[in-house]
Amino acid sequence: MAHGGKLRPMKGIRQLAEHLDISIGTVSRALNGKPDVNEETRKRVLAAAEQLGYVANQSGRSLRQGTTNVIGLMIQSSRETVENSDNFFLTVTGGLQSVFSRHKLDLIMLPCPHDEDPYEYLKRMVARRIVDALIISETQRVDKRFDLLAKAKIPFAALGRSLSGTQHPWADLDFDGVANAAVDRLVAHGHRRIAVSAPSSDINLGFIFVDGYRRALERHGIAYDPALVIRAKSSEQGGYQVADELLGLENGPTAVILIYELMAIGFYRRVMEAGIIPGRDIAVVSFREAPRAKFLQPALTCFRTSVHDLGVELAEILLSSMPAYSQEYPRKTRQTVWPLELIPGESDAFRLKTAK
Amino acid sequence: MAHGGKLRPMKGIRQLAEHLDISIGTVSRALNGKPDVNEETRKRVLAAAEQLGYVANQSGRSLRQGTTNVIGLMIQSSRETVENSDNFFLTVTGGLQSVFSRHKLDLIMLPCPHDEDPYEYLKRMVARRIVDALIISETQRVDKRFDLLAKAKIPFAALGRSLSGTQHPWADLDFDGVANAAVDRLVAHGHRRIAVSAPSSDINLGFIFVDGYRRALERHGIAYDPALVIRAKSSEQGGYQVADELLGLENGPTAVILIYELMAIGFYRRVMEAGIIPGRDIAVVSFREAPRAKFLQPALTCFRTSVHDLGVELAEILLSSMPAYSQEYPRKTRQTVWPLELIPGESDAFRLKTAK
DNA sequence: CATAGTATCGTAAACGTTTACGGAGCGCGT
DNA sequence: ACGCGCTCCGTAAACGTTTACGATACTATG
Repeated sequence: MAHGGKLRPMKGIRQLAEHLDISIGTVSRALNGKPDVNEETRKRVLAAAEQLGYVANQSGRSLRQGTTNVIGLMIQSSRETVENSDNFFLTVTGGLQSVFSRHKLDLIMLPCPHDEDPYEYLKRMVARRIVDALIISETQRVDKRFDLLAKAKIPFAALGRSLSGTQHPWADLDFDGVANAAVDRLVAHGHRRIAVSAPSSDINLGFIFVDGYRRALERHGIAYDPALVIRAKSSEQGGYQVADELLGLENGPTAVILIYELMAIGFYRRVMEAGIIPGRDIAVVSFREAPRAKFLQPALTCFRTSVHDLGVELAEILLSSMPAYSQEYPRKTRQTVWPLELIPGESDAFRLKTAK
Repeated sequence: MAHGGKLRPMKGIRQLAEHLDISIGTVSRALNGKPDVNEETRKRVLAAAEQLGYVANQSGRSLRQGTTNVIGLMIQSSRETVENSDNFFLTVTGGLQSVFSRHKLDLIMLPCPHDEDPYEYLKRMVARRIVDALIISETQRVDKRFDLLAKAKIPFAALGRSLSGTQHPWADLDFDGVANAAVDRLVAHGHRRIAVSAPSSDINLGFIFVDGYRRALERHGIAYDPALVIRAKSSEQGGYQVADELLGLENGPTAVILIYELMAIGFYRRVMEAGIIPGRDIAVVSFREAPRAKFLQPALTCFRTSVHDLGVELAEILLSSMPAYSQEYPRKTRQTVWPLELIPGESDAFRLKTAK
């Protein structure tokens, strides 16, 4: 406590060094846990740093060693996403952070503006070099962003599969499995005409969902009818629209699989307006993200999972592909299809008296 | 096109300079629009930069001039927030970006982990120096963060008022006005016993809401009854709980004001379970954030506003308080109470046959 | 005692940029 | 011919770190 004490926010490591009468290099080594430093002096340095409130200037550090200790999560917040994403991202963020924080890595979210091309935005962010690695969400079927990142040699993982050539790490919800299990269940209940909702955007999840549905039908020997695949936004509005279109069909379905729980709300409303009751007159199965549709009557049969844990998995996948952390997270596979759990409800409770 | 063309991501401004046979200083000046450079050579530099895909290294830049061109939005994603916030933040982010992008400012979101003290988190982020300015959300009644930021002399604006001594810029939803208008409306309908929901966290918005409610009652000469103020989480669950507690009262209310639309969903469900129909047996008024509760029957009377525009306002407030931009955003006042609009529904349609 | 080895520390270069400063060239008026 | 102002550009220092390298002191070993 010879000098000033904790006055101003501290100028830099140099000031800290001369306050301790130690060379700046030693201070740096002490702070960063390097071996070439006496434990005694290391303690002094740490104590002084704490007392004077010194924190390393990130710009200087990253300029020198080319690393920032920051991981970026790019989200698009496109019009449709804003309406639907709910707290999906905040929840997955929690899972990511629970892993990253163990390594003193900070997570920041990079929201691409609506009116900017995601590719250009990402390019800018990569060039800024404020993140060491990236997590890409809302992956599209073919997504140029992966090529960009691969070329820039910046580690990344994707939340969602894609058809990209680059063999990158990803984790994805098992919407193929959801579609299969849903169809199986409905067929077991006697249904043959099963409709499905497809998202209106070209997010890859939608393709996987519909593909799974299609193959499941095939497996059961049921003909695929394009009229039963309804493109709609993944919102209440979209669910309402799905119901509306299906009601207009002359040979309508007896069951429907919705890709998003919010749709169930609108769907319920529309069919009930028409006097049709889910679980009695039509079977409904959906994916459920957050406990939004919990209040629906009759209770919605849905698939769900812990989005938080998905974040944990994704974080570990990413770290395992970063050279600096890969030995701490050894992995055989860096591509995870995340399972979902069926929560039986009443909305598909009835069994169809099959004509056959 | 003398040299290599666009091979690797480019090493730095130095490479760009020698590719053009120009000094590195001139290149920097050309890129940054400084006056001391021939328009002719500026064009050459810009073209070469574009062609070679050069983008300034942010670390070097910010190390030198202490500025990053990045604005941070700190969100807490506390347990409760995650469940409720919906897309509030993504929507307000859109508004912020629409302003920031005009100045080549990028917005990043800084999500404070659940298990970390927001104050410590913020301190760390400030020390990292990756943002030029900050937007603080989920302000608490007394919020140490403002003192920290004021002391660190980093520009900031708050989304939400607080009682802090520092006279900082902020924008806040007019929940005082909402409470007042709601009470006025309900009293005009003949109600005297009006309940209100208060958030369980110590977010300042809740205090303002309840304070406004209280003063409005006073204005109408209605006694304030603490039993009618129900603390609950701002979720469906919370709404359910509010209804439950109110049903348990021997001298229950004839009307209720909910602070959050999601609560209305749970509230509807619980009272309807008890055979009580909103808009006929009890009046319900709520704040509405996103069109979630649109499907409620009877239609919910609620207050709403454009969260996007609130973001725009907040961005302008922040910029007006930053020296580098203040002349572009001259302002008399930097504290905005953001108005909300009443959307009449059916949930408070009936008039009470007043006993008096 | 000489030597090698080890523990600890100081020195200085490097990261990529911005910018203060000065210099070169030029036109122009005296 | 001279000086002045202006335009344009090059030089080099500075921002705050990290780290390769060498220096020093001490210990162990022959």
